[in-house]
Amino acid sequence: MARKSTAEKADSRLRILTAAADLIRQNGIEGTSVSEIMDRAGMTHGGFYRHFESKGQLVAEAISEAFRAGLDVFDDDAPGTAEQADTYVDQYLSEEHITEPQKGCPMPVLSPEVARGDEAWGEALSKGLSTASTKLAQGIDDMAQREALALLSLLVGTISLARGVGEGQLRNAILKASEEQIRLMMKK
Amino acid sequence: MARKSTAEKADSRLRILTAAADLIRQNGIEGTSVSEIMDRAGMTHGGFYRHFESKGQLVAEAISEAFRAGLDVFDDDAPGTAEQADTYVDQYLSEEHITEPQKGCPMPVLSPEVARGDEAWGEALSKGLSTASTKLAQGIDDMAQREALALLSLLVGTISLARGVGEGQLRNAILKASEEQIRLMMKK
DNA sequence: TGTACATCAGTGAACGCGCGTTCACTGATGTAC
DNA sequence: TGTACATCAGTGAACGCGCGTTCACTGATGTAC
Repeated sequence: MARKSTAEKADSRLRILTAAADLIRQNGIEGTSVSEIMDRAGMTHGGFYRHFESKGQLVAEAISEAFRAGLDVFDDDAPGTAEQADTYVDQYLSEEHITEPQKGCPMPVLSPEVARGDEAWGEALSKGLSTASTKLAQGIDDMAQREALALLSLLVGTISLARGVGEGQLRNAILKASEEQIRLMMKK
Repeated sequence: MARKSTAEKADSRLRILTAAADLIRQNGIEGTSVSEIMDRAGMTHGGFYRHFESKGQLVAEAISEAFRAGLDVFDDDAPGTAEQADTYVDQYLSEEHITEPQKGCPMPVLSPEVARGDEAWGEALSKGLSTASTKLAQGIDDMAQREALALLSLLVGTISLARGVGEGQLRNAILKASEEQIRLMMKK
C-alpha cells in the first residue's frame, strides 16, 4: 500500500488510540495485543510503528484517552457543577458501567497493571484521578478535594468488586451498600 | 527423577499453591507463568500436571489460598472481634500492604482479571469477600454486613489507586482521605 | 503552475521468545501375594 | 515379613501458538526547483 496523506495519518493515529483505549479497558493491557488493536483500527500490525514507539507508549496515551472519554460529563474549562457530579456518580454505579468496561472508567480495570508498569502509565492515571477529584469537589457542596478522593476510592473499589464477583446477590449487595454510603458522603 | 512418596507429593502441591498465591498477587495472573511458579516451588515445569488439571484450576485454588493468608488476623471458627477488625483495617492501609502486594489481600490486584476469567475464580473471590465482610461486621459495633461491604469496597479502591498512582503526594492524599472516611464509618 | 524525485504510511512476511500443555522416560514408592 | 511388579512424581525436550518488533517493499504524497 502506498503512502497516505498527512490528514489521513492523523486519522489513523486517532483510530489506533481509541481502539487501544477500548480494548485495554475490556481485556486489560497484557490481554490486548498490538495486532488486535491495529485490526480494530482497520490496518495491519506492521504499520503500528509509524505512529507509536512501542506498545508501552501507546498504552500511556490510551489511558489518557480513556479518561477523556470517562470524564466527558464534565466541561474541560469550567468548574464541575452539582448536576454533573450527580450524573457522574450515577453513571459510575450503573449496571451498564459494570457490564461494559470498554466504555467506562479506566481506574477499576487498569490500576493493578498500571502499578506494575511504566512510570508514564502511573502519571496518566494520576492526572486522570486528579481531574476527577477536582471536578467532583467543585460540584459537591462542602466537599474538599480530599473527600472527593475518598469518594472516588469507594467508587473504584465498588466497581472492581462488583465485576469480580460476577452476577448475583453479592454483587447487588455491594452496589446497594456503596450507594447508601455515597448518599451519606454527598449529602453530609 | 524417581517417584516421590505420598507425603512428599502433598508437600509439593502445597509449595506450588503458595508460590502461585504469592506470584499472582505480585505480577497478576497473566503475568505469572506455570514455569515461574514451578521454579519457585523448587521443581521443573513438567511436573505441574501431576498436581493440577490446568493453570486455571491452580489459579482458582491460589485465590482461596491468598484469602486464607490475607484473613489470618481472624479466627476461622470464632466471630470477629473489635480488636481483630481494627488490626485488619490498619494493616490493610499500611505502607507495607501497598508495596508488598504478594503478601496482601488478593482483591485489589486480582479483581479485574477475575472478572474476565473462569467462573471458579469469581466464586473464590466471592467466598473470600463474604468471609471478610462477615468477620468485620461481627467485630465492629452496630455494623451490618452490608455496611462492611461498603467498607471493604473503600479499602480495595484505596489500595488499588494508591498503588496505581505510584509514590508521591497524591498517594498520601488518597490514604489520608480514606483513613478519615473509615474512621467515620467505624466509629459512627 | 508543472515537473522530478525524495519521503514515508501502510503491507505482510519474518525474527526470537516465552507461553500452556504433552510426552517418553527414570527409578523409588506402594501394593498384591 | 519378604518378594515381584505395577504405579506414578518429577524431569526435560518438544509441540503449536501468539506475542512485540523489524524489515524490504509499494506507490501516492509532499516538496524543491
